[in-house]
Amino acid sequence: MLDMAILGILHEAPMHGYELRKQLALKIGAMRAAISYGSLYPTLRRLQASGWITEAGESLPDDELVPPLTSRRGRVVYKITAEGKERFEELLAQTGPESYDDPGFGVHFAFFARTDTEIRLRILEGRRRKVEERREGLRDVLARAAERVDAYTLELQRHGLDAAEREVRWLEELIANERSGRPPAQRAYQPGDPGTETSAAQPGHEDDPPGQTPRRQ
Amino acid sequence: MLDMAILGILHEAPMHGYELRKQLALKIGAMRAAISYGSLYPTLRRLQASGWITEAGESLPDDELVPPLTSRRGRVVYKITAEGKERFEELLAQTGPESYDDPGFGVHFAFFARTDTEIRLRILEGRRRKVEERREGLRDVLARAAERVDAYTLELQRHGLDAAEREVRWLEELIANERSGRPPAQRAYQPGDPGTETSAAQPGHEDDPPGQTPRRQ
DNA sequence: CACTCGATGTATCGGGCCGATACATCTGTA
DNA sequence: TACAGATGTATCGGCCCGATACATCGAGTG
Repeated sequence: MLDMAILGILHEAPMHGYELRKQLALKIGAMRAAISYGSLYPTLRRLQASGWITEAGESLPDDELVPPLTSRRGRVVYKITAEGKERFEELLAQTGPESYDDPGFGVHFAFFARTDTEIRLRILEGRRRKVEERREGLRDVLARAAERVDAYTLELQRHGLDAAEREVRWLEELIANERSGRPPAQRAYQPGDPGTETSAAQPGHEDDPPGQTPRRQ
Repeated sequence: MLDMAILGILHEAPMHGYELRKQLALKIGAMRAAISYGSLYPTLRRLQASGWITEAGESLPDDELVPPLTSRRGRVVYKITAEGKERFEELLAQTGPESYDDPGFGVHFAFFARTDTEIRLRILEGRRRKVEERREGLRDVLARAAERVDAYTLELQRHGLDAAEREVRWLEELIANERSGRPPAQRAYQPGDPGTETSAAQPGHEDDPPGQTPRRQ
């Protein structure tokens, strides 16, 4: 799942690990907690070994022509490869059960702007089905369990049920929107990204957050 | 975290793995998905090695006096030990950051009926603080990011923000209830468990779900 | 000017937990 | 009788996390 998220972020611009993690937090931080370095760096290594990303060796500040005086190790900038882009497309189109659970759905949803409408619908419906099942389970338990469990456990289940019902309604709305042709939400819509084309690879566009220092090349 | 959940369940009655998993799902299934056997059995092993639980070797059906004809391996019933009960009390009283994140909070909350009011309040407030931080983060991003991210990412963040706000309100309510002396929710309250005593070790009481076959002893 | 502090930055290690898988038993039911 | 589905125990590879270590850099502060 991390693979998809990282490839998706690097698809928009080359980046080093630290910055990558921050962008990741912005993108999928609404669903799952920020990913840890203990996951990030091994995953980068794996992606590199698979040939999906490469090190784009950062050009050190110009005055550093005398290379490693104090074992200088600068930032490592990663860059997606052509195979990586293919792999990302493949992951985007994937609609298994792992696309419906919490972390998987969050990542998929975060990249919905690059996903085909058809796939979007399939994922939204799969997620809905999953949350509905959870909701039904909680309803059963609550209906049957009032005399068996303590009030706190009951309250926890009630809260869980509420969250599930709410998410189903949210998904219904999204699905309806999707079917009616106007993909995202109507409130606060933003022009400038007119559509669903999946291969927009202009490198280094305006997405650079302020305070960063992207190098030339 | 699993340790606490398992000890808590076994505190109420001895049980074998399969059944344990089902009870676990009932107890904490509202927060986290059902725990897998790939976690359960190794954890049971670990708990046993630590001396917190023991195998209570199931008394096979009476007619089975000829033991292992076909390499018969019956169900393994686990039972909490005195040290295990101590350990459980210790875990109940623990209020670190790990009690505030999603899985940890869920487990703690599920056993609030066995937790001191003081600890309950500390955990609820810690959780609130954590969710508030998350909420603030999402608000900042949403306020600043409308021009930077696509509509889907925006929608995901809006949904996350909504969930966070809702949980904070829920926690406020619980905290207010807690402070005002009447611990759990007022709706659907159930007598029969009158209070907050932390050492109620009557083994095998009425908590046995129907359809199960608890053995004598 | 020296010092410190917090942000930036890369990386490893042990361990918890999961999904997939395997295999055996028991209980209906066609 | 045979088959399906629930019950039941168990392992294995692998993802991911928290803790930890270490190094650099800019901004204050005394």
